Amino acid sequence: MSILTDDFFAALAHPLRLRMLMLLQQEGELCVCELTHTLEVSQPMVSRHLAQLREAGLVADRRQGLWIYYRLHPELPEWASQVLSETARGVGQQAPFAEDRKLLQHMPNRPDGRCCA
Amino acid sequence: MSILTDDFFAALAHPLRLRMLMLLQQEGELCVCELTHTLEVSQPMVSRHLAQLREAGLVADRRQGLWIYYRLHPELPEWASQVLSETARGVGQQAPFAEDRKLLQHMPNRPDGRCCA
DNA sequence: ACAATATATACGATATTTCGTATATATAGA
DNA sequence: TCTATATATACGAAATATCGTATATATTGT
Repeated sequence: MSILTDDFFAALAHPLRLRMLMLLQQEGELCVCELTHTLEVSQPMVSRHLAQLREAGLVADRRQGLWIYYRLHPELPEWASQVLSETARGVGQQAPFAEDRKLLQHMPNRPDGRCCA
Repeated sequence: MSILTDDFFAALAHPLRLRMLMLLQQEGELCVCELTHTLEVSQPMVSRHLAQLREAGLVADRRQGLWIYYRLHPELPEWASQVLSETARGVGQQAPFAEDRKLLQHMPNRPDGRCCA
């Protein structure tokens, strides 16, 4: 799949989008409500930034009932996947990324049968 | 060395800065006049973007006579180095990065004893 | 001290990005 | 068909980034 280098890095340049990408990299598919809960910002804000990631080709989405699930685009060029996984490896244990994962895992009433502890 | 993740990716988000970083990654140390020649933009534009890279901690500089040489910061965290080298590996043969290296290598009167073919 | 060269910074003007809020769309269930 | 829920988009305001140009600084050689 084709992806523009400039668009790729422009997409990573916003703190919230980077947090989203790290979550998707580490947790796999997530729906908008899970991201909204985890990132603690408004739903339109999450949707708008997801739209930017989608337009840049970084994520793919799929509807299931009322929910729309986002994931890293399965046909990302290998270098781009590597950049994301290297970044997750390097900063995943730091703030705010580690806290984000914790918040997600404690989210009550997650859809798709996922449940908090 | 400490580097802020957000600042790191903000620095990569401008096409000209990404080209500079790819050149430094692949060619090592370069002075401002080499970058100005290679990127075909004004000298103040090169200096301003280099200043941003310096302030974000991505590059280090050293003066030698009239020239100031820039290089990737030697104490970049490993994940950040990996991101840059992965990117160079992935897109280095594409436009505009490959063309940039060609232009640099054909620059006449390069300082520091470096010479074009 | 002066001139020449290389580089850095300052200042407005312009362009781009981001955001809050309101509203639109899509789906499922009664 | 009506309602509720989840998500997406539109619009204008505010914040931020970028750029062209002028100018400042630092170094070297005369």
